[in-house]
Amino acid sequence: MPKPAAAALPGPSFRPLYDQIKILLTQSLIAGEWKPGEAIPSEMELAARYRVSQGTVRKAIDALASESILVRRQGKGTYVATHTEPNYQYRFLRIISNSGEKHHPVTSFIDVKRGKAGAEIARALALKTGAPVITIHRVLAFAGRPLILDEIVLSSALFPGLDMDKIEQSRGSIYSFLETAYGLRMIRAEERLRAVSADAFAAKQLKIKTGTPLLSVDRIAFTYGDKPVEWRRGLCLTDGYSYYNELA
Amino acid sequence: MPKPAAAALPGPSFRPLYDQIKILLTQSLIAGEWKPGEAIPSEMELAARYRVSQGTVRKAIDALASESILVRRQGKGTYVATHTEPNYQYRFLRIISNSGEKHHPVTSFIDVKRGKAGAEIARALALKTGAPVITIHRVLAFAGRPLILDEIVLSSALFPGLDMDKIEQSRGSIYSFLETAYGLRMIRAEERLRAVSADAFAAKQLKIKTGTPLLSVDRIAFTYGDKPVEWRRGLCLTDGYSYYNELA
DNA sequence: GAGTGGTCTAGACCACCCC
DNA sequence: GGGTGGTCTAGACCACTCT
Repeated sequence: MPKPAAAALPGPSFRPLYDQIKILLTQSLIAGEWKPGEAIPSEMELAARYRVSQGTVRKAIDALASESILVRRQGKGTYVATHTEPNYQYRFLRIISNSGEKHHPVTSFIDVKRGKAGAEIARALALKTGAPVITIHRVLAFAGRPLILDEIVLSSALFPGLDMDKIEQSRGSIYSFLETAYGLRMIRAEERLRAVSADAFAAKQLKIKTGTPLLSVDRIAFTYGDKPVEWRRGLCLTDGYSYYNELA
Repeated sequence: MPKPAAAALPGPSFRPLYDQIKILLTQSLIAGEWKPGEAIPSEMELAARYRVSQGTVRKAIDALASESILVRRQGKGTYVATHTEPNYQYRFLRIISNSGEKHHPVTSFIDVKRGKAGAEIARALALKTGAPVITIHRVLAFAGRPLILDEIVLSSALFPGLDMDKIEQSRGSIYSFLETAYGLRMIRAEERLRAVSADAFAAKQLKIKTGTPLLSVDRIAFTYGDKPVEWRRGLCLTDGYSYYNELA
């Protein structure tokens, strides 16, 4: 009974069917066919739509679930992941207290400015040097202590009308805010860590002495299709806290 | 024709078959039935041995492969991962140059001493405070520059006869050496990063000024069964280099 | 009970490697 | 050509959730 796989989307070079399905699902996500937090159609429905077996759809969904783009819930369905849910608010935050607890930070915004992209940021965000950008400064406090000074840079073109008023309304994380206000989901990020000395500005904001060693965390965050959307530099006081990472 | 799965290993609480197979495979690995670098039996053979279908064995192997415990090679077989192979020599090293290249470091050993475990290390390695340990100091140089000062602590009980002479013979990474000399494979590691100031010893070894900000990387490395085996503190000069991490 | 994801099987065929 | 992993299918049954 098993006939050779019906080539649903014959591509030039060989691609497994489940990989093609994965691409189709991703395109539907980009197009906004299913919004963050919503359920996507059942595996059986998708199998019928794409004319493949349930097992093949399953493998495509498995891949997207392992990237935290979709979330499976047994007995209920498969959902589009969202930064809005409490547990995923600070999904990318790796700072934990030395005792191992993962605290939720409290945000205070310092300013929101408009400016032009320098060479480094332009390269990171795939913009032209001098392209208009928005720069946000904020401080994250853990257990009442200011610990992280963030500089966040976004392309103005992608986020029209973004200003201090708008952003201050956002409860919690920036990503949750960008998702609800602009429908843009962050799916992965790259970070580069260094040790630096606190400059005058950082010292003032974190209430420490100039020259104190700080953990500098540079991040580029990506949305669907590996499109870079945010550049960020976090300066973190690692006193009682550290950046946690697992290697496998 | 599909009968209810023959319960190969009926456990008290429910466990999927492929999970039980995964455990059996892991036990064989611990027992040394298949050594690092060797091929394990084919999926068909394993399916016959455990009286399950090929697909179930496949899923168990998939899990182990995703943890980098096994390595699949199409057309050849499935192999036990090893730190000995060139590409995996520095599998856990996340320091890369700012241009993005991953250089291979050159190791020089400073000393190998015997001592007793302090409270912190005893906790990390699940030993009693005061248990005998071996402490290794070394420097890693990138492109001729000393960049990382490592302090490596191992339980003496696990590594009899380990001394400076032995360890200096080891080409490349410590893990590669421990694997060949003691048959002990590191499976995964946890790291905690902080920013600190260079003390006199670090300054001397890295040829920098005292007080220079350094990236402090504390690591606990585990072997099979999540058994902690190594505690390590790396002090890294992040000048032209950074610690790279991907978040998903 | 109906619907969803999760497990397991059996079998066919494909892509890759090596003799 | 024969062996290995990799893909795909079709179908049965289990576990979970909601109603």
